[in-house]
Amino acid sequence: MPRKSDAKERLMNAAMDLIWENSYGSTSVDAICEKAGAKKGSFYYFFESKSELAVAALEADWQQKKVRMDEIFSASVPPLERLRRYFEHVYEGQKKRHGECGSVLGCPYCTLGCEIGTKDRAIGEQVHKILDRNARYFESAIRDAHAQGLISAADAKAKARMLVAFFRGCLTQARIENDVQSLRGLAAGALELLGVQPGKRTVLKNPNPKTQIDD
Amino acid sequence: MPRKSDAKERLMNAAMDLIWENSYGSTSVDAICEKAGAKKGSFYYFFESKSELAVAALEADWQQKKVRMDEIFSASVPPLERLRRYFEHVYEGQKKRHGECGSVLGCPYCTLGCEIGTKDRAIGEQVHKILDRNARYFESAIRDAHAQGLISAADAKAKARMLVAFFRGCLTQARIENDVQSLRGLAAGALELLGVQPGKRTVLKNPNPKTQIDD
DNA sequence: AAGCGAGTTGACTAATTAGTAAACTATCGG
DNA sequence: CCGATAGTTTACTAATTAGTCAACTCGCTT
Repeated sequence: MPRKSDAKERLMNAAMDLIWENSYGSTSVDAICEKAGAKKGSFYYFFESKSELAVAALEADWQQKKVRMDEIFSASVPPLERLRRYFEHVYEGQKKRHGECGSVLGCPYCTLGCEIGTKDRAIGEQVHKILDRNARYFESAIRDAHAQGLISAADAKAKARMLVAFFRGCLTQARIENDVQSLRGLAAGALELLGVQPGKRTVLKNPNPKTQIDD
Repeated sequence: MPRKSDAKERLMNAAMDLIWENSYGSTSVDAICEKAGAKKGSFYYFFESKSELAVAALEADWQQKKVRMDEIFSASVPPLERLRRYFEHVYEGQKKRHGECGSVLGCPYCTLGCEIGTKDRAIGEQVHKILDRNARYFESAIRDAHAQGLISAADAKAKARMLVAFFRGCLTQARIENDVQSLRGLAAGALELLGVQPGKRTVLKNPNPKTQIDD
């Protein structure tokens, strides 16, 4: 098998970048090609259409993020600490991106799904699938927290849906207001939503070694 | 002043409809004109650009909704009841729209702001402004609820931001999942988020005449 | 009935769009 | 070094896009 190429990856990365920063509708195939340093012929060699590229780019993007997710939501970390770390991670990511491009970009899946989920079924379903996979991490952390008596959440699935709605709502808001600061309170807001006693919250900021199994 | 026309209103309504149902990027001026039954010349007689039309259409849309908001959030209604009614109103609206076009459309301001808020400053600021005006209703209801000892929310502004993030997150989610049912639990979720005792929630479903001042 | 001003029309441009197709080239196994 | 495989390039089309413009028409006022 001669001649390997990373043009496909470059195209997917460029697409995610441009779509996230701007929007699907205002991102042209030409722009994606230019950013990726590829010609349009190459684009259509790897992908059937702009829509198909978006689906592939979403999947690749998630697979990249999944590595970090598995680490942050490791069962070896106390459940509420998992959430705190994830929100911290998200805040840092948003801050970094804001520094780079001057805009808070929020959740790429939500933004894209919102924009064309109703029109382009393939993209809509892909976004839905990824957001579902993302939500499962919350659900399992909440279930564990309940089992350990840290919170009261008999219906972990429902609680997770609430938390996820809040979390994504904050990201959407941050994008619209272009305000990264409001995301600093993400973890605190989440714990409040989960009904964690304010006293127990400080424990999480300086984790108690007894509840920390390993890392 | 001869010859009055409602073409301007028709254009704004058509624009809101199409942008809400699809997206700003995928809504062409031609499509707006066709839906409004107007020719492109008329469009550019009333508006300088597509972007300017969007700003005007957003304002008109909000002014329409504001009437209902003032009624629902009337100070004569008990504060938590205001919220319950508003969420009920939103749910009914989303359900109706879903029946008409087969899609749950969520919040038009969020969707549009998310899509092009970073690119088109005029639209971004207009969306921001309207969302702010909308959030103030929540804030005042929460402040009143706190004053009446119904909830504990020393910082009403912060609590309102939380509630609003949750609320808009639910709408975004509903659009992405095209699921109107998940919005039925909006009021219950909001009360849970606000820390209203489950016992007191039933009171709200069959309002106690003593707390209901007038209607 | 004249004429003015608000609104309408349709034909136009120039740019951008997604997508095509065929010729080309680099690389590797044999 | 040959030829197949994998990827690249360029030039193209056909449609759609936002926006322009000058001529038009309707209805009200005087």
